[in-house]
Amino acid sequence: MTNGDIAAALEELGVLYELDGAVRYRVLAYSTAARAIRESPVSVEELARAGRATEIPGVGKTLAEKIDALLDTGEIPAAAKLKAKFPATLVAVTRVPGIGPKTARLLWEELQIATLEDLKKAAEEEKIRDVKGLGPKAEVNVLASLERLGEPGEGPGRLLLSTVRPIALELAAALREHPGAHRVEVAGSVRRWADTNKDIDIIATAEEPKELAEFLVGHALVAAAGNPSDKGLRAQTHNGISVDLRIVPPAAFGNLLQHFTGSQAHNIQLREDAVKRGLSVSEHGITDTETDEVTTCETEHQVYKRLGYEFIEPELREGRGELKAAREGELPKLVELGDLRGDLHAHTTLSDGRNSLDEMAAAGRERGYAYMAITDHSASHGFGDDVQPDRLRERIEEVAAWNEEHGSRRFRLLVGSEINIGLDGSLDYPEDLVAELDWVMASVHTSFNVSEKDMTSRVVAAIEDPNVDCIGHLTGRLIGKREPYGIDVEAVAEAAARTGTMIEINGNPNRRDLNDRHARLAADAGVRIVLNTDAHGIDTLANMTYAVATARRAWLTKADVANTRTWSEFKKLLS
DNA sequence: GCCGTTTTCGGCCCGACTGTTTTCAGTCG
Repeated sequence: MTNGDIAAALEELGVLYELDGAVRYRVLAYSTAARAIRESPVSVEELARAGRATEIPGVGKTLAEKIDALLDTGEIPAAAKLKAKFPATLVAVTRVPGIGPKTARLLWEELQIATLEDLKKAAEEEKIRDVKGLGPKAEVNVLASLERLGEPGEGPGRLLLSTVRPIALELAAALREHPGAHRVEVAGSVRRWADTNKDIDIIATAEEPKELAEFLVGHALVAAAGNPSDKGLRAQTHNGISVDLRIVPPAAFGNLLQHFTGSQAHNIQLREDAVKRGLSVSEHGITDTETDEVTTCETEHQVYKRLGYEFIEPELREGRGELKAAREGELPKLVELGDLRGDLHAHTTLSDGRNSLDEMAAAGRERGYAYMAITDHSASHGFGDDVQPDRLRERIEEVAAWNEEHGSRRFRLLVGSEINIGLDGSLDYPEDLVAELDWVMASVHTSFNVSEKDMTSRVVAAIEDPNVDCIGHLTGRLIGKREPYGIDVEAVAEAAARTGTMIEINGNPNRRDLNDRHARLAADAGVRIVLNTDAHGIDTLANMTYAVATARRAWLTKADVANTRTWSEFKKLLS
C-alpha cells in the first residue's frame, strides 16, 4: 500500500468523523497525520509493519493501530462503521468547493443528498434554499462548482514551476517598473521553488496602491481580473493561472511576505510555537498577547529575528524541522548555483540531443564550468537514438580531440554515457568499453512495470557495478504525467553510500528526480549527490537552477554536492 | 487524536471572505 493510499484512507476517516460531529481537533489530527504520511520519503507500510509508525509526526498510538488494521484487512473498522451511518459517497460531496462537512451533513439530513448527482438535482430544483442557513446563492455556487469539477482536464490544477515561474517573474518585473511601486516580491510556492504551483502570489507596497492594481489589469499576460482596490487584485492569466496581488503599507511588508511565502505547515508551526511564547503572529504583525503591543516588520529577517529564529531560506519553509534548527542556529548553509563546477549529464545529436558535441561543449564552457560530461544514450536505447559500441569508441576519440584543441586547465570535456540498466541490472556495453569512460551514468529507461522489489534489486545491482559512477533520475517520475515507479529509495541510498556511487538530482523541471525529500534522505544516508541538467540542447543547460532548487529544498550544502568540487578533487571521489 | 525547556491534562494559528444573518458559522488558504 502506498503512502498516498494510507493517507487517503485516513483523510476519508477524518471527513467521516467530521460528518459525525467529532470535535474539530480530532478531525484536524487525521488531516495533519495524513499529510505527514503522504510527505514521508520512506514507505509508511514498512514503517508500520516494523511497529515504528508513531515515528511519523502526528501519528500516535491510535492512528498507528488504525494503519495496522488498514494494512492487514484493507479497511479501518471505524471507517466501516461510519460508512454504515453515512453513505461513503457523501465524502465526495464535502469536497465540492464551498461545501464542507458541516454543510454536507446538513444537506444529507434535510434533503437526503448523498451523491454529487443528488446535489446537482437539488440545486437545479431550487430545494437547497429551503435548508435553514442556506439560500439561493448557495444553489448558484454549487452548480458553478460542480461544473468546474466536471470539466474534462478541469482547470489548470497544479502547474509545473517552469511554466509558472517565468510568468510570475515577468509580472513582478512589470509591477516593479511602475512609478508608484515601492517593493514587489513574488511569494508563495514559486518563491519556495516547489515542484508545482497552484497560483502566483505577488506582494507589493506602493504610493498609490489602487493604481498599481489597475496597472496589472492592463498587462498583456492578464486575461481576466476582478476589481482592483488599494488592497490589491485577483486576476487570471491567459493560460489559466490565478494571480493574487496584495498591496500593504511598507511597515508590514516583511510580515505579509513571510505569511504569503508559507508554506501552510511552516506558518502553522511558527504560530503555534509563538503562542507558547506569548506572541500571536499574523500577516499584519506580531502581537504580544500580554501587552497587546504589535510589532510590524519591514523585512522578513526582522520577523524571524523577533520570533527568535535565524533567517530561514524560503526553500526550507515546508515544516520539516526548519524552525527547530533555526531556533538552535543549526540551519545548513545551502548550496548555491555559483558553487557548481560542472554538469555531468548532457546529450548531443549522437543520441537524442539537439546540439552537436562542439556546441554543447562551448556552451558548457561559457557557463563558467570547469568540466562537463557528454552522456549520450547507450546501445539499447530505442527511437533510433542508440549509440552502438563502435560509435562510442569513436566518441571517446572525438572528446580527446576536442580537449586537445580546446581544453585547458580551466575547462575539460569528459566522455561519458547514460547507460541503460537492463532488467537484471546489467549495462548494455561491454565492460572494457565502460571502463574507458571518464564518467558513467546508469539509468532505467525501459520496463518500468516491475515490482518494487525487482526494481530495487535491479538498480542496486547497477550500483554495485564498480564502473558505475552515478544513477540518473532514480524514480523515473514525470511530474504530473507519470508517477514514480516503485523503488525502495532507502535501500538504494544504503547501497549507494556503501559503494560510493553517486545519485543525481535531475534538473529537468519535469523530473526533479531525486525529489527534495528523497535527496535529503540520501544525503543523510551518506550518499554524494550530483546536480545535473540532463540537457538535450544548449538551451536547457540553464535547468541547473531547478536541480539547485531541489537540492536546497533537501537542505543540501556545498559539501553534500559532489560537482561543487574541482575536477581533481572530484576524481578522487571516483576511485 | 496528538503532544510537552511553562503541560501526561488541557491546550490545539490566524484572518479573509461569503452568505446568511441581526452577530455569526462555515470554508478556505
